[in-house]
Amino acid sequence: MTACLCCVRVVKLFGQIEERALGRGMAYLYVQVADDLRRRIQSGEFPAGSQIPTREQINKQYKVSAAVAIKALSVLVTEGLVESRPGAGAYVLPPRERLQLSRERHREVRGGSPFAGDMETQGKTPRWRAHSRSDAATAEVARRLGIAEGDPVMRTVYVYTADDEPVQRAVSWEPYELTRGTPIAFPEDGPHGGRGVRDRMAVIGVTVTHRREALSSRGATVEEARDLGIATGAVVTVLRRTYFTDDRPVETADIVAAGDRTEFVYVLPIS
Amino acid sequence: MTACLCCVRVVKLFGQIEERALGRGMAYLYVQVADDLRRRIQSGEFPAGSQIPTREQINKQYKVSAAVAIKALSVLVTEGLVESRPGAGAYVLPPRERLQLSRERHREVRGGSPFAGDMETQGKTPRWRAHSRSDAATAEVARRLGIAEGDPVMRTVYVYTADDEPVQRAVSWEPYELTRGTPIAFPEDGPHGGRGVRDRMAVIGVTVTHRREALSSRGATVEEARDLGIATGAVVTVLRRTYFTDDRPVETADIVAAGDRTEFVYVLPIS
DNA sequence: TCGAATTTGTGCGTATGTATC
DNA sequence: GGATACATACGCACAAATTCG
Repeated sequence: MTACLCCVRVVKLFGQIEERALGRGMAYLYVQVADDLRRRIQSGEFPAGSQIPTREQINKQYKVSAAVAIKALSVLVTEGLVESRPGAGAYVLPPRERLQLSRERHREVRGGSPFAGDMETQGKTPRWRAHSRSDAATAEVARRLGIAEGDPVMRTVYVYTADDEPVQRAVSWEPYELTRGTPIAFPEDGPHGGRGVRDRMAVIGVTVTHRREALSSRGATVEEARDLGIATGAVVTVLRRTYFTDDRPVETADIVAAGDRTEFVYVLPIS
Repeated sequence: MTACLCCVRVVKLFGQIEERALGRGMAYLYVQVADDLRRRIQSGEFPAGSQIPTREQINKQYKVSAAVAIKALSVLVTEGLVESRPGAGAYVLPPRERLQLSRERHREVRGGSPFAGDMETQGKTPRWRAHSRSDAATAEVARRLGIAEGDPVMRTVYVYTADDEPVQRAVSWEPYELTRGTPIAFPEDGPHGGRGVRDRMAVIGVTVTHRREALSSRGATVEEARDLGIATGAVVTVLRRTYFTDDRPVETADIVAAGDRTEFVYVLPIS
């Protein structure tokens, strides 16, 4: 195994010859630079709110190219440790006060909006907009709703804001066969528009008994990034929710929120 | 507002002049390429498991530079849509079967390990290792445990595996004042080692009544990436859990799992 | 108030190392 | 072993946003 370019540079940088230059777990240059910047931040050299070295300063201080400085900075941004603004620089973020989105049972208050309740508790003004259209179920949506791929569904996209800052984005699907011709066919229109799934389903005699929520995370898609006001590829938490009656699913949704600005909260009793 | 470089190229590419070249929401070149590749994947042109165009093919097909092809591909990788392997190419990932980590109430079965139950349900062999040491509470841990910063705590790091693949990593803190001198001082040692928090606390007459779990997400730290076998900066889901008696917190933990390989699942009744 | 300097985000071209086929 | 393909690295340029004199 011969030394690659990055390893040769490491040798030049640190004056070490064998151990690091030939190690299999050799860290890349941009990782080394990111690690050192992270260490300097955590050591207190750059407190919260302060500016960290610019691209050019990194080039000089670490004797690396522009590409390495850019990638090292992007690592710290992805970790949520710093925030960079064009023309201004990169700044250390304070330990984030995350907006709390509670998922407790008492959210299911008759007639109230869970999101509005959460935001008002935290002193924020809630608002949302929604847009519905009918669509054909994808394989994934069909599986979750227990219907056939291609079956008609009502698809609604919601964007929720707090103090006019985007907080969460949701895409909801309901089997059109269930609600067609009823007053709740359009989730956001009609006399029952804007109410929760439980209340709307009750209108047509469907009793929702439980819900399943599965949480994972990934990089944001372009649409999500735009709606949430975050960078493309920034980390988002994904909550896949399905409402059930005793014997069938009646609604499913993908709820997406910025990973570092929000948290989904569950409080559960222990028997 | 004058057209930037990328916009000029867009004009060349699509033969359109005014609308797109001057629009404020103008998409960057790499975003356009990523969008088109995503569209082609979702249209069925590249089914799951198939190879998508190589970087060189992207250069030619879209008439863009290497840097744009690289960044467009990295967007799709971050989104979890494709996986790229050096020397092999980039391949469409099948809809991910995520390992399910259930957070339901019935997990709290006396004497059993919740993780083991989850994994056995999914046909995997569970295993874990743990390491405890006493430590001083950080500001964050002190806040969560309702103690003073610097107070002694027992800190335990767990790494859980399924079929010897790392699945989740947890760092747990207990107030040392609560367990000092009792048989449960070391979570993984003694007659009650390895049992759940509820059962261990019962041994010393402490009744756990509820727990709070807050989920967010971010890029993995270096330690987490090493323990979970993922790339540095890969996305992880973070679950902050605290166990309470009626009047005080008795344990808190940060549970971290790969964002795209696992999901935390809640099933909740609706009153 | 306006222009110059700074800084980030993006783009182009090229080269090397390493993994895979 | 050779060809292919990805990951990283270097150097350079321009546009847009911000900052500051």
